[in-house]
Amino acid sequence: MSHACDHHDHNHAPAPVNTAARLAEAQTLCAEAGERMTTSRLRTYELILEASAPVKAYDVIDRFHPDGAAKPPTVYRALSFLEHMGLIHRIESLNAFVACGASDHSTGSHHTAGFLLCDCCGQSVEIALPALGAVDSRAAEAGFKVKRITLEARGLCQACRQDD
Amino acid sequence: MSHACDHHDHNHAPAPVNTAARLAEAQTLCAEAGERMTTSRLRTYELILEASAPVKAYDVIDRFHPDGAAKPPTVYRALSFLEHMGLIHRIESLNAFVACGASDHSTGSHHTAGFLLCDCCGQSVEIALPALGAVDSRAAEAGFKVKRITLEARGLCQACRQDD
DNA sequence: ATCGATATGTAATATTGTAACGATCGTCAA
DNA sequence: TTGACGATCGTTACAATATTACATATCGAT
Ligand SMILES: [Zn+2]
Ligand SMILES: [Zn+2]
Ligand SMILES: [Zn+2]
Ligand SMILES: [Zn+2]
Repeated sequence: MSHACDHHDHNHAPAPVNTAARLAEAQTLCAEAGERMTTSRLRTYELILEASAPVKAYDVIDRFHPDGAAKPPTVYRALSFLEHMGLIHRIESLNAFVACGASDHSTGSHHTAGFLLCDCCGQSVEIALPALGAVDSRAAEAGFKVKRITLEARGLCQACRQDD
Repeated sequence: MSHACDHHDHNHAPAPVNTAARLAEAQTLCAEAGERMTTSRLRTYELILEASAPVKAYDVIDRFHPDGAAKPPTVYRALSFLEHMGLIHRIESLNAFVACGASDHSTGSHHTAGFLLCDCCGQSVEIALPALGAVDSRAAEAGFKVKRITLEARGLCQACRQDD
């Protein structure tokens, strides 16, 4: 995963997540939902949590085992599961995945969220999506039933603006 | 390009565009911008205009010549050009491309737009994106400089809701 | 005519994602 | 316990999407 510039460092990482705690929460969440948090799924989630930016599926595949890669279906299945559980989000404009940053997954289902994606350092920030009036009203006008919304804002994060 | 259902027909096509007129407009636009509307670019744009829904790059590649396909770089280059000119948009969640539906391309540069994308018939509707207050304010808060926004609402169009 | 910038042709390869099918695991009821 | 069933997994192969690299051609301006 390389990014747009190499003229400044990208050490402005976000506060690291407490991976162990998040993994435990995920296990609880699945148990409550009657779903099975298997080792493949947990390992996939772990690799996404550890990353400081959205992760490509093949990065997960490559890092899955200490020695040697996983098979693609193993990881793609886990990614689908985690996305359905609302634990991760797919970033369409990057073909990548990021852990959900919402504090509470107790709804059990995937919420829609927006993302600020830095083109320079690659970091992503999840933002809540309150009602998007403009979209809702335009959809209503067209008789269109919205099921889910992808909103991705590409640009430069504060750190990358400053030292550019 | 197949879609989600086969239990009702998908004959509710949008009003067809006047392809010839749009091609001519595009030529004018490029001339004014000092860009070259070459035959590859024009052919690519034509194929996208003719489609009634977002088109995959490889559909363009396959249909490019009356006999035999184009080479991928030919088409991907043309797609990049057309996107930069604001004549087409890439739909990230579909890996596909659609002609810009804005009436006026005279700004010369690509505007941001939103899309209503029917999961059933595959049709897309481009919607204007007025300021997205929620996103702008959250970006400002984070010191994030937004350069462009992808907004794609997936769901069911009116026709597909009715006969489902 | 020549030059530099832009655009194209071509082959190869990289990246991303699925289909298919049998084996295994977990759960529950007979 | 045992068998049945659905969910999950392992494995192979392949499909779909996209880019790199480099040679060639074209355009427009000296
Ligand atoms: Zn989230
Ligand atoms: Zn950044
Ligand atoms: Zn548009
Ligand atoms: Zn529809």
